[in-house]
Amino acid sequence: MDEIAEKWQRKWEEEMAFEVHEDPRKPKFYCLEMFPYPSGSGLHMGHAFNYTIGDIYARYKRMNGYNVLYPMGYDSFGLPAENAAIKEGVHPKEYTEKAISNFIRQQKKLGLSYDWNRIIKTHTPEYYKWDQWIFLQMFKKGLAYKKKAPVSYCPKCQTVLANEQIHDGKCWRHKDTDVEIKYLEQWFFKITDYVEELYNEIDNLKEWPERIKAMQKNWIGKSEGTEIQFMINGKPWRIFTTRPDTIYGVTFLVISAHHPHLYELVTPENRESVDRYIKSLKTVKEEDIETMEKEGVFTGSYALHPLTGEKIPVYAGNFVVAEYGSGMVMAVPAHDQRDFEFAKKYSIPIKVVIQPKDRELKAEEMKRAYTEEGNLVNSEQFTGMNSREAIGKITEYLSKKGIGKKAIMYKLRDWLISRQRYWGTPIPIIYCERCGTVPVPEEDLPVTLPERVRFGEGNPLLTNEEFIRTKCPKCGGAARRETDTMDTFVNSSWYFLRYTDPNNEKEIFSKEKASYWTPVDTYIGGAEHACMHLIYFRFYTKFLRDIGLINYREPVKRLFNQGMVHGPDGVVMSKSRGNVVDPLEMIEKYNVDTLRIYLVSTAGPDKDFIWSDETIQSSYRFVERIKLYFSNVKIGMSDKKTESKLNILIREVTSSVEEFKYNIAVIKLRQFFEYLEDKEEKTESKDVLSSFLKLLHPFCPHITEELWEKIGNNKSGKEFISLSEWPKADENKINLQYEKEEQMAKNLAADINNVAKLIKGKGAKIKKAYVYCLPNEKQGYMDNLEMVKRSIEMDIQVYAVNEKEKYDPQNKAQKAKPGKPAIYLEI
RNA sequence: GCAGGGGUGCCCGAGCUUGGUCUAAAGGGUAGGGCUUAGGACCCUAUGCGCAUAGGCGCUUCGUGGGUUCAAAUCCCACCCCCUGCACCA
Repeated sequence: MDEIAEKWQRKWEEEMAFEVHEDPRKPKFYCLEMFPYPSGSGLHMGHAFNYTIGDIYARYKRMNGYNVLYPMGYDSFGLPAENAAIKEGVHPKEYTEKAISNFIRQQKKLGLSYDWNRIIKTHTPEYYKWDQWIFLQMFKKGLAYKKKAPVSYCPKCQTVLANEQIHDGKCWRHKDTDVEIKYLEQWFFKITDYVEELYNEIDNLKEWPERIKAMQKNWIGKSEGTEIQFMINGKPWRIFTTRPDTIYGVTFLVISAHHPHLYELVTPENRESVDRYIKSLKTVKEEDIETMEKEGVFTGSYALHPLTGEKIPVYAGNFVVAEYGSGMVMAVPAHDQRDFEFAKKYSIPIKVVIQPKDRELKAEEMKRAYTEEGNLVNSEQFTGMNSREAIGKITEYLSKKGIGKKAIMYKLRDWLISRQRYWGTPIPIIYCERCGTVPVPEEDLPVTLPERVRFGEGNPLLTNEEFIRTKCPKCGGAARRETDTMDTFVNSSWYFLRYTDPNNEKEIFSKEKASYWTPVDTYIGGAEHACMHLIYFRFYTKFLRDIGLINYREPVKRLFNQGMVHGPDGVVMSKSRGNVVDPLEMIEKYNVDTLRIYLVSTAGPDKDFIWSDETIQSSYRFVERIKLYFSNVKIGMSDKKTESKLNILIREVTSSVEEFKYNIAVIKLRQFFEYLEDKEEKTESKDVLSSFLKLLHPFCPHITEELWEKIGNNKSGKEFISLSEWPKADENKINLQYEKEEQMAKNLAADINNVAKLIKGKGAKIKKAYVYCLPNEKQGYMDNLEMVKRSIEMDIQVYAVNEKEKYDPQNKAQKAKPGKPAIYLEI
């Protein structure tokens, strides 16, 4: 057992060392890690890495005079708890609470400096009450709404999913399970009301990783183009295109085979073939999308070309996405590869309307679509115009005629939050036969999740009649409660605000407290949340701003993505692969400080790294050597050189930590420590030793606390190094001459070794080295003589060239040059 | 296909913003030596190639090929490869 760690973890807790309160006199700093889902299997190395990175930063900022809010909580609603209930018969609540206490116990062992008084657990009514409250605010504004829509359903989860939770047509939790499309009435949040701001603001997130920003932009998927009306059977149908310049090349239209209004276009004589085609789609769907051929079927209807009035066949096709744009496209086979393939397959005419500058396209000779720019041909009055220019001109022309307009299209769709599962926040809605859909009045919140339910097939909430049966808040008549619960991403969309006032029973949080602490200054977590949590999080922030609770636009100033921890075999750690290293075991085997410093030693914390059993031992030895050193060192005076080196170190460690270059900081700390260790004189000033410990403290909080006390800094027992002031570099104490001399001494040692090698090659044995340097350099060499001696492993005598009494049998002294002393090795 | 990030010595991994002091930090591994009864730990040296009986010299390295410059791992251009995310988005 590690007594030192236990001792200090206990003391920090007893003295409530990391408890914080609003203090207008101090600058605040909000350091946040993505809170975990408390899984039953406990903390893994990825967690340990994540929290170590954050804790180092929190401790560093605290020592720099910031009032640091550094909280922890648990995203404790979610499917795994419910699945465990089905499998093992444990109630999700019991399962979750056990997992949370296990998490807390393990996190405390890591020496994390959280303010444990601010814990939040999203499965408690005290917390989810406010999820429901936000829902009601959204409902009031029309941002929470119910609609019947084609939604994706995972048969394994037995619930519908948000778009963000579907990857490659599979469930995010079940990579082997295709999602099914069902038409259901579901609750949505109207995130699309904020789509423009969500997109545009990405560029203002200066301290977010490019990768995340790119992923979000990609996900939101803005594209600018033109909306054009086509008349079909006397009714207008809209299509969206980014290439209105190719409009004269349209030879057919394609409507998505999944389009809800497809059958309005299907003529009776084509009905059977369309039906057959739609049915066949399901079997195709299981195959790989990449290899899927462009296919379709004629609907029987014709559209009129809006400019030429030509008759254009309308097809239903598998390559048009129903949910994007209007679910229908104009097809220009000559200038779009997909349309080209489709046209070839069904022998639809290809009409070239854009000619490249350097050659001439002939429709019948084309092997693939020409998608670059060029000059328009066969395009009435636009013929001859450059295609880029034509995009604007044709759009203008269409909008003058009232059959088209500029349009911006986004891929982002409304957030489907309904889940047909138990372990989540109940949606505060009541259905009354007479009054319809009625929101639960705010004063009746929370709608508590009943504990007595049966798990098995379907939504467990349906098994508790007491919960379902209720009175209509409007008319008092019999009514039923909504039994869907909310997506757990709802809970994590605003938790950073609740930490500022976690126990408030009257309101979601105090505006004053929230405005003191938020927004979050640094948010640390993995990149897997780029398109889910981090978008919802931003959306909520904007909504809460709009209802006047906060006054900023973005929740997080600086986002930091940590790398992935790979097992010793080089593959990402995973239980199924069996290459996990358990952080708790490592703490037992070595100690916490070793684990912490090791985790940030190998590479920058934003990089993936491979766990190495050898390297952690080197960290262990480092920690042990520090303890040993401090048990021998005497307190007294330090020399100027040491002070110079210390101040350089302060400068370097400070900037490295600030920039999250922890690995560099560790290297510098090690180099300085090795210098201390190698010194003959084992006496240092308390100031030097204290400063060194402070710089090391964020990495190794326990031993530094212990040694800090040992050298007499914590007499009252409450003056923790954790709460001490970060050292400031005193530029006046830095003298680079020392570094220069050290370098010269190193060069000298290398020279002597080189000469010795040549002589030894001849078989000679060297008795002693004589060195003749310029008089002004002698002191520098003398000061570093021990180091030189050690690396050349022979006795050495240094003379200044002008010394009369020197031993110089071969008259080498005359060869001495500045920075390059003469050498005589005696055989 | 689109977007973002990368390619550095045996491995891992800094450096590239602000070109030179870079054959290129730190760690690991390997080899040789010291210490030791032995092992471990610890300490020293070496670790691109070649030559050299006095600290020297030459050649070759930072994905590939060009360019800018007195000077490039670092700046510019083109290309190749790898990773990640999205993807039939019109």
